[in-house]
Amino acid sequence: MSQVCRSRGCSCKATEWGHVLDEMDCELFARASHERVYEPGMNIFMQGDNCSGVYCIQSGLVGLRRSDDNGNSAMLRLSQNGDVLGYRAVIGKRQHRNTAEVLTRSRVCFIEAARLTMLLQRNPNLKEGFLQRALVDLTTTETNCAEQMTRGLQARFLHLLFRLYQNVEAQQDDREHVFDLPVQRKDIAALLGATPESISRIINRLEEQGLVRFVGRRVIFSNMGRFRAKIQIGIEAATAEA
Amino acid sequence: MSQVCRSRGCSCKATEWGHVLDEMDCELFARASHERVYEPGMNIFMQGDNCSGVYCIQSGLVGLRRSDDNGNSAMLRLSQNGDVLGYRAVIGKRQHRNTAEVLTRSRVCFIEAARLTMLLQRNPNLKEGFLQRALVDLTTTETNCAEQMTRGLQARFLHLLFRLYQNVEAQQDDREHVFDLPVQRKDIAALLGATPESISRIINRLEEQGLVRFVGRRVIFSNMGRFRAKIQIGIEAATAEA
DNA sequence: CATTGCGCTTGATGCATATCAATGTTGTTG
DNA sequence: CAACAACATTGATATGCATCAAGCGCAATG
Repeated sequence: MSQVCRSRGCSCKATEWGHVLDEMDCELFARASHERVYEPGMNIFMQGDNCSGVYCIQSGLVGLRRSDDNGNSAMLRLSQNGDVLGYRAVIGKRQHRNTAEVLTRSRVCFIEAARLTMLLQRNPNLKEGFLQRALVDLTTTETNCAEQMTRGLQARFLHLLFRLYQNVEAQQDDREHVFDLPVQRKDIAALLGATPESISRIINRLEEQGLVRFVGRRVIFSNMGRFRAKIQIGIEAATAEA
Repeated sequence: MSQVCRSRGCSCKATEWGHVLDEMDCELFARASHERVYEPGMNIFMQGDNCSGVYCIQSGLVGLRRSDDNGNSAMLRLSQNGDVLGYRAVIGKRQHRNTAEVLTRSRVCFIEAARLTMLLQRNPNLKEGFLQRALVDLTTTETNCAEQMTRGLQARFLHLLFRLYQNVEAQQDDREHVFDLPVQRKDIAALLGATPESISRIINRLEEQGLVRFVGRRVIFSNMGRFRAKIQIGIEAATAEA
């Protein structure tokens, strides 16, 4: 049940689809999908586009941005390894509601809408997988939204910093309490509903407090204990997401 | 396919469940559910509660509030006639993530978790209904979140006002351009991530501009044209939700 | 009737963040 | 290397909104 589909270079794990794919499905999935690499700055799809299929992120970081007609925009959430994008448009038979911006070099597995629809018909249980996925995305977005509404910029920034740190912590645990931001300042700003200038000033304040140092994109936690203490709440919510 | 289940006073329309209920299901649904009336100020369920079932709103207005450990909270969205609450907790087998606050007298139809699970097993297509529901909720929340992040308080307030107006517009179209707010100032504030004081001041500004008059909870649009013009964008997004 | 409580408003003030403009820094390309 | 573009920082200023405190209107209650 946790075998890996390999065909044309694709490597969607069965587990990524809600544990509902049997071997046959897995084979069909592999044949229905193909992989592509996106460079930073590219868009996987754009808000308003008609939907051509779903995208499963194998590696890298992708941001989902929502824009309005006035030119304002915000990045609603980050997607990474194991996340699936565009399924709402396929299943809901609508246009994409967000733009998927590639933030770091990403391997992405694509499955055509028609083929996915066929798979869904063949195996209705696959719907369960997407249902669970939708529920997780809903919870993530709700949590984000609530945080946005109730907490100040510094608290939101600290939380984001912590989440980004946790991501790499699992991968590289050699150098302690140091990591590189995978995104630019302006992306951080977009994620927090702020301006890059404000991010700069927040960083200044944090450095003055001796909480953390920034060298370009490198982040050095000078006092991890105080850092963790300052975040307090919100951690269990973040870790319970996955 | 659009018959109404009636048993023990419940009246869940089949259409509310994604058009996937046949007559048999409908009968089972009716037998599995019962109706209750909630008064303003009551909570249907609370954040952190274990889930006992799902709630289908027949009439009235319910707000979903998310709180954090610091005592801060925000109202994430409003639910009304036809909406279903608590399904995430049942399907995801988790605790409720939000508190469901009754804002106006509401008739609510309850279905026990165990029975719903049985129904889901008997008719896997029912999952499709919940999937679609989850996608709509996700879109609503995303749109809210983006608006929260990019637009100022006045714009958000105008948009909310318009949405509330649209709700009653369909029901009572006799008196033009007048309606009563179904919620208190503090609820409006919670929905907009603001304080009641700020709402008061926003109202002042709007009255000075001659856009709209407020008498207690009564809202009078003195110049509907200018009002609609001021909202501009965001309307098609709101109307496309349903 | 007086009282209490609650929702709402108003005013004074302070802080947080946006905005605009200028400069520095980095990375890229010919 | 020089030149350029994108990103990042810094400073000055303005604004939006929160906070705190007080007063008002109204309904419920003894």
